Amino acid sequence: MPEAQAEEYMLEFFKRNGFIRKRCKIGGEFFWTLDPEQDHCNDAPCVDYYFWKIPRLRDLTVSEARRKFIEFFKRRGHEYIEPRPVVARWREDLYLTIASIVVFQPHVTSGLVPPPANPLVIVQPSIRLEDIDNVGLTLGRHLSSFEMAAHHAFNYPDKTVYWKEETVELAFDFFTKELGIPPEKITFKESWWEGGGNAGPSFEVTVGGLELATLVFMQYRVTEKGYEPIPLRIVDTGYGVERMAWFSQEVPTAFHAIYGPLMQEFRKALGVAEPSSQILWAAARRVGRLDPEDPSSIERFYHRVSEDTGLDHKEVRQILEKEAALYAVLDHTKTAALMLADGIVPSNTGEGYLARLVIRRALRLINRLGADTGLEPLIEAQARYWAADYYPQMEQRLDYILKVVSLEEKRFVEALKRGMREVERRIKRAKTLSVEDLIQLYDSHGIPPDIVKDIGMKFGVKVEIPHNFYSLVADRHGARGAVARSIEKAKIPDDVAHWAQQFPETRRLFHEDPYMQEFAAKVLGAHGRYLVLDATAFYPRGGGQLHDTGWIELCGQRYRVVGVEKVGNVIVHILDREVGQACNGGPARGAVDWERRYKLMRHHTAVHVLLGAARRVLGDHVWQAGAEKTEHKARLDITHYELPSKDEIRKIEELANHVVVRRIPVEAIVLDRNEAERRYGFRIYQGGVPLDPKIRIIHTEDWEVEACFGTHVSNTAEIGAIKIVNVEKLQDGVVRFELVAGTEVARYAGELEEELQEAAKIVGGSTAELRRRLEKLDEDFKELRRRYQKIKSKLVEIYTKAALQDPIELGGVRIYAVREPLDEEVRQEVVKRLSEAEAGAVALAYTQIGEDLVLEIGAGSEASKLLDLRLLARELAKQGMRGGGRPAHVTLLARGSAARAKETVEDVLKLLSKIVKRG
RNA sequence: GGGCCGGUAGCUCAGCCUGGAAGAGCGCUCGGUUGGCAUCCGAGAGGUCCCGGGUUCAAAUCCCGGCCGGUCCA
Repeated sequence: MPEAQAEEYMLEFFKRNGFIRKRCKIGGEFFWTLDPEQDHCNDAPCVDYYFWKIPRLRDLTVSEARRKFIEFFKRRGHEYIEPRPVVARWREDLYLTIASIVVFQPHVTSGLVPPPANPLVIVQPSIRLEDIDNVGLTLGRHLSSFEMAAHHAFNYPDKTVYWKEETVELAFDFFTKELGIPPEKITFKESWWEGGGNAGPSFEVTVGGLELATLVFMQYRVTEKGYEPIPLRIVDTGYGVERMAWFSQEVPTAFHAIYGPLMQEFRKALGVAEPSSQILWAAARRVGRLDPEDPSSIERFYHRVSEDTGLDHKEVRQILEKEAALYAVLDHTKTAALMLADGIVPSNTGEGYLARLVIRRALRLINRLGADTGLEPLIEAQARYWAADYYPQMEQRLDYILKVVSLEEKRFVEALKRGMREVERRIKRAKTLSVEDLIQLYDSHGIPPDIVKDIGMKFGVKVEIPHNFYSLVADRHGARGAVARSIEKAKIPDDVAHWAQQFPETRRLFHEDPYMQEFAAKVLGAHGRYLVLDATAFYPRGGGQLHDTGWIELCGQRYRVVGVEKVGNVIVHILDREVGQACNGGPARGAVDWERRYKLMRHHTAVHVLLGAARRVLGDHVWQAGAEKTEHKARLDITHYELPSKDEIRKIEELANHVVVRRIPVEAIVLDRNEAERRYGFRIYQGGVPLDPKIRIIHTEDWEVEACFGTHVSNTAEIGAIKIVNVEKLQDGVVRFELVAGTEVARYAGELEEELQEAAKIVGGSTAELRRRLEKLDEDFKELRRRYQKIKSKLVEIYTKAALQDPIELGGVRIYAVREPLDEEVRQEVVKRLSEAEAGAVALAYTQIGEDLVLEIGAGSEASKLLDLRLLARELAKQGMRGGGRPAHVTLLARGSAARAKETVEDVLKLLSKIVKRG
């Protein structure tokens, strides 16, 4: 709590209602309470849980707790806002929605865009995976997905909505009047919150050991100098809906409270019988003090439960570990359903990996429980259960969810199989498995250590898993990676960008009339080759669309436009040469290279049309993952779990062309951001989220609606035609489409034609018979290869036979020398055959290669016992030859010795005889 | 975006560390054995050692670059 001044927490509300400020005797934090006897902060891990002993409204389900919260805050002047998806596609620095405030970052929190309502109430499904290891173990303190209920107020310098006093009072009223908690049981613990570059004081509201809400007052920016007050002060609260349900129901764990009837269903499927309520309640009481970071506290936890119940320590541990696994499966299957329902495609990178992580964890847990069930029925049960509550998308996307789950399950089984073989291989090689093996198996092959342990056991190899295993893995990975989603940056020097900022917003004639080819404007400034006008029809590079080219005339000079960039709202033209300052304030005339621009427009609209077609054929999970439009072709990357089939690609292309034929008008409209989101949803953010309060929407009737800066044709008919020219898997979960549109289709066809003709020319014949020619050539090639093999073996035979007729006796060893075979392979083969034919012989073959002579010498199995050919090579090296090999086979190169082949070979044989004698 | 692992016969892989004559099992073809068989025996076909460059007398093997796949992490 670095900067927290005590005054930050001194509220009139506390004074008025008789709260006392005290200090926790365990943790040392300050807190506010009505109970003069209370000496602890009332929060885990300082106390055991005891919230079920507190009088309160009973038996709230998650759904009822959510509704109560929303209704209460609506009554108290808040407007309800629909939740956003759990994939934070509007954030460049985050994959998942981890809290309700994320919904308003960065455009609202930065002050750029007004909030959709003020004050507002929202219940935002959120996912946090940092503590996924602890899910289950803590009986519900940790969840991978949860609903964050929140009321937010945004206080501008000229308009304060409400601040600390009202926030605390609202929380107090909600807990006492709505949840029926006696006022003296509520503790407001002083705390300090920091995140995303902001900070401020906060209160944690705890009851009976359980933290139910956090009330944050964002009022500082964190800088190097310290905390600076910010003009926009934000009330950022977070109430745990699941915790309220847990708190309210008479059940030992949050999972009982959250999943109700699903719990029994999962117990049956996973084969985990409900333990006695005695042990569960003992665990519930003791779990508040469990600190997952501290292994000894986990042991202490089991120990205490064992004491409380009189059961054996080992048995307690076994039961509770099984329970924890069951709870984690409940949790993970819901989280997976939620992620997939919001359109995440599992992958080995990005948010897709997070989905895979959750799914694989669930599969591993099922595996460890030894349960005989797939993941699909469990996830389907979750989807149906929650669809009826707050997540209709789970039912709507059920087909996709199940398809992906079964695919992921298959992939995981494959990975495990591969991993098993790797484990066996290592065991066979080393007879043991080291910690290093464990790390590599997990990091490179995805086999978790507990599975390695199981496999090891089968082979009688004991495996110790170090307690800090995952941190050992983390150590391997070093520095953290870069930002999640990349942003488009202008391709101009920093000083030019800086210079450009002084100008007012450039009037965008290309938006007012995308068909404008020539225009007149006023020169605002020039900086070397960089030119800023008051208005322009030149489109700047952006939104995946390339910039325009053309010319601009000023001061009687004509310049070529070679680049156009956007700096904020100012458009900078890059010219082919420097402009004199004298032209400032003068008139300018410009003309856009229309051929190029029109191609870009057609390609751009075609990409929108294609995306709509892909979504209709492949499913709702299809999002644009990137796009580029050039003059000659366009590229569209989409999220999808597999390479589309030929049939699917054909359907997409047909559908897209059907849209062309339907002559649908394409309209551009500018809307307030909140209005645009209300009307069309987050679908509009396919190409990223612009940081503007106003959004330009490209609306293609019933087909496609996207926020887009680009220039478009006014009717799909203008696209002319769409041809998909290539489809490939860019990475797991992302598929790239390449397409051409309009006149480029003809050019593309022409290129193909030419290629075919060229190919036909090479093989002889016309394009019509190209295929037959190729088939024939392939056959011919194979036939030739067969004949070569035949001739080769015949040659080998001849050389071998000839050599055998003509042995040289040398120091008790028979030597066969073969001269000048034509071919390297033949030479090798001959040596081999000769040395095999007579085990006691040595064979020598030599080939002339240009000026050089290559000698190959091999010894038969008996002969090789008598001599080491490497000694020969070493001796010959002294005489300027190069080469070496193994005892029974060497290759040598004698540079420039071709002319004296005979003498060289004799020299070698002489040396050989010496070595034989020595051997 | 990064780390790690991998790419050799139709399949699963060995060989790579330490350069030197391309291998095994399964599958396939043919022949034999058998009342029959996922039997047994024998023979055979099957290879761009991912691609490109470098080092070397010599590269599946070493080095560099690329492509593809897997996996872990952001």
